[in-house]
This record gives sequence, C-alpha cells and structure tokens, in this order.
Amino acid sequence: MDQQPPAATGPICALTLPQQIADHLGHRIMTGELVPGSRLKEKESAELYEVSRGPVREAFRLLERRGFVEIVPRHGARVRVFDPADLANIFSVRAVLFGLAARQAAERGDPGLFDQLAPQVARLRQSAETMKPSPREHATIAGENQHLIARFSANRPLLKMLEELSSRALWRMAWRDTPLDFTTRARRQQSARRWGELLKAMKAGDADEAERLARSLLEASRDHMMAAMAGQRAVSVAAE
Amino acid sequence: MDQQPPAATGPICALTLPQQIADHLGHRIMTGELVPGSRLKEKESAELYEVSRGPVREAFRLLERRGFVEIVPRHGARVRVFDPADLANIFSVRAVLFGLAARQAAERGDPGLFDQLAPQVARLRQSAETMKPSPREHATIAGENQHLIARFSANRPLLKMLEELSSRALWRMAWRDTPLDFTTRARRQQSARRWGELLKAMKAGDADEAERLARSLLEASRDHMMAAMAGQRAVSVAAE
DNA sequence: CGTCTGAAAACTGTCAACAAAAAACAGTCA
DNA sequence: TGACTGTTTTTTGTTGACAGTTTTCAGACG
Repeated sequence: MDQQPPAATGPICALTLPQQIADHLGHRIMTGELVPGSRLKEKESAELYEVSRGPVREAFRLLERRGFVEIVPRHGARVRVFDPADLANIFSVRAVLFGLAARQAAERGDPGLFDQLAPQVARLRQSAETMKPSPREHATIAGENQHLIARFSANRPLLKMLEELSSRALWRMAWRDTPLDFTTRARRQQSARRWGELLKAMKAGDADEAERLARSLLEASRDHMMAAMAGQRAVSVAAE
Repeated sequence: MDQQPPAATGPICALTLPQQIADHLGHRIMTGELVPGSRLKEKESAELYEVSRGPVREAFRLLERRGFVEIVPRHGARVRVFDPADLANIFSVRAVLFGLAARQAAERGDPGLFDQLAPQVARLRQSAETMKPSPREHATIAGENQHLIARFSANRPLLKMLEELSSRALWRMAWRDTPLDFTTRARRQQSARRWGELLKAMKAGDADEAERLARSLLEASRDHMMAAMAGQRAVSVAAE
C-alpha cells in the first residue's frame, strides 16, 4: 500500500542513516574504489560521512549481511575477497532457489505474473535480435524476471534470500574487469529462448518443467561466467 | 587464562557480549518466555543483563539475522510472529538447499563423510528399533547428519545458509505445544530407511539420486509437521 | 642481516548522556 | 458517547569519551 517511490540516485532521506552509509560504501565497493581485502576503519568512514562511529558500525553489519564485507570480532571489517569457488557456489545456490521459486509460481499460476513476464521476454528477444541494448541491460531484464518470479512464488523467506543473493552476485558482476555475460548474439538468443520456454511451462502449470528450466537457466549463467573468468588471469590479493 | 567461572546457565566468556546476549534472548524466545509479537525494549534488556544499550542493540540485529525477531527502523524490535505458511516455506527452502548439499557431497565422495555418517545412520536404526531415545534426540541426530553433509559439500555459502535456516526451524520446533516429529515407530523407521538410502546413494557417487532423496527427506519432514499442526488449533496472537 | 622485544599508536568495544521521534495519555469539543 | 488534539512520557537514534586489545614500529640482540 504505502510503498515509497524509489528516488533517482540520490540518498533518500527516508532511509535510516546506517542504510544510507551502507549503500554508499557498497557502491564504492562495487566500483572497485575499495579493493577486496582492504580494511574498513570505523573512524575513517565516520569522519568521511561526518557522523559518529555508531551508525558506521551498524552500516558495516548491514554490509556484512549483504556479503560485501567480512567482520572478525576484534579485528574489524574487511572488504570480502572474492573467491571464484565461492562465487560459483553462490550461483549454484541461487539456481536451486530460483528453481523452487519457479515451481511454486507455476503451481500458483497467477495470470498477473504472465502479464508482466510476457513483455519482458519479448524485450529479451528484441535484445538478441538487435544487439542494441548493452550486455548489462540484458542482464538487468533477466534479473527483473527473476525478481518477478520470486515475488509471485508467494514465498517470503525465499524472496528475501534470493534478493540477498542477487545483491552479492550483482556486486561481483559489477566489479571491474569482470567479463559480463550476454556479449554475443548466440548467448542472448539462448537466454531469450530459455526464458520463453520457462514462461510457457509456467503458463501450462507444469511445475516440474518450470523448476528444471529455471534452474538450468542460472546454471548456464554460472558456467558461462566461470568459463569467462578462467580465460583471464586470476587476480589474487596478498593477505596483509 | 583469566576465565570467569561460568555461572549456572551463564554463556561462554569467549563469545562477544552481543552474541552472549543474543544467545540468551534466543533461548528465552525458544522456551516461549518471550511471546511472539511482544516488543523487545533496549533499555529493559540492558538493565536485565547489566550492560549498556549498545551491545543490546547489536544483539537485536543478530537475532533479526537468525530470524528470531523483526526490526522496524524507528519502532524497535518484536519477537517474530510465527506464520505457519512461512514455516512451510522455510522448510521447502531447506529441502532444496539440503538437496544441493547432498549432490555436491556425493560428487566429492570424501570417505571421511561416509565414516562419520554410517554410525549416525546406525543410531537412527537403533532409535527406530528400541524407541528408547526421545523424539528430540532422534531429531538431533538427523540434524547432525544434515550439518555433516552440508560441511562435506565444500560449499561455504550453502553451509552458512543451512545453519541459519536450521536455527530458525529449531526455534519453531522447540516452541511450546508444537508436536515433535518422530513420535511413532513407523515414522522413525521411515526416517532411518531414507537416511540409509541416502548414504548408499552418496557412497555410490549417484549425485542425482542423492539430491532427490535428500530433498524428499526434508519435504517429508515438512509435510509431517504441517499435518500435525493442522490437527491442533492455530494459536493466533492479536496484533498489538 | 634477520629476529625478537617492548613501547607507542591506532583501533574496536563499551558506556552514559543528549536529541528526536513515536507512543501513551488526558482533556476538549462535536 | 465518540473522535480529535495537544501534552506528557517512553523509546529509539546519535554523539563523544573512556577502557582494553590489537597492530605497528623502533631499537636491541644474536
């Protein structure tokens, strides 16, 4: 009912102070300004944002929950080092969770989902056709589809977990040098085709098929990314 | 070195203060002393534990992360009201996650897992045979098995998520009036048989079968619990 | 030259107090 | 009687300061 319209890019004053700080720090991590492995000092951020250490402390915990940093009790917070194996693991978890979401959404069979999903799939087909949108835009549409299906699964815990996981995955994908998915036409066509199949299966109420397709969709994304990463040299951060 | 002699029920001094507070509050929630829906006031807990509000504040966030309480930014923390639908959903999520863990553990095929799992399965068979252990003890063994498999999946994010989920589920199961599983011999025999089949599949390296069995194991647990809960009247807590 | 030891600096954990917001309450008016 | 409004009280959000640990760094020693 009383949903806030999300503001453009500026920090929203309705959000709490720790959330604003966490969002900004998260952005700085995503852009690569804050290098994985580097320490986040409370006093430093407190002075930068002109607040006390209390809210900064809470912001660090929020970032930990979102998977951006790692906190060791008496040693402070560090930007989490990306472990390729962990990244693949997170994708595997996302895949099975998304499969469950697709299953439950198919079982419910809410027409509202199909109405919203159909134009999205059309956009993906168009993306593959024209190759006009950037790879990131294609990925964004796919991400919106996942969120849509998760919402219509009517499984609140599942929705929250998927949201948390996609923020972690997005973080890594937004990171510099990472080869994004959906750079080739063949890959986009494959993506659009599979989303079409998934929509069809859900419309038909075939929960088994919907789960299978949804899961393999994200597993393909995982395999594609891991293969691309294997191509480039691994960036290792020496333990301080 | 200078460890305080632990009080009767007192927590371990090696843990951080917020963790100790969170653990104790969590225990009070599990025992039903703190009723779902009731507010948790910072000052109140601070005075009870003879600490400042800072650590209490952090303890509340820890409890939120574990699914024990719900925090609304400027309105404080409340003990989460248990929604039967949400409980079933959490179990469904656990089931697919545990399925993935079993798959990956089977793919790895570490003999150490089988060595540790075999005696556990034997204990379950004995539990079904003698009906001597309490239902909770049977459930504890099953829980240990799940933790074991999750560890040997070598999937750290998955392990953490399963740990978090089982703490939520345990919370609900430990709650008063909840009919525990494994009260009948038939149910225990079913449980022991399925664990045996799962162990066998994993030993054979059959990842597909292991995933299927593991998932259905927890889904059966979910269905059993939901059926038992449907039998008794729903306890509703009026919104304050 | 490398290693160990000890002091100094920096950082996190904790506390008490202040400011702002929300909740509770009483009084007033229709 | 019932709803509204203004005030009082309670509760959360934030701040700055202090204590205990950890980290860092400089100097002595093998």
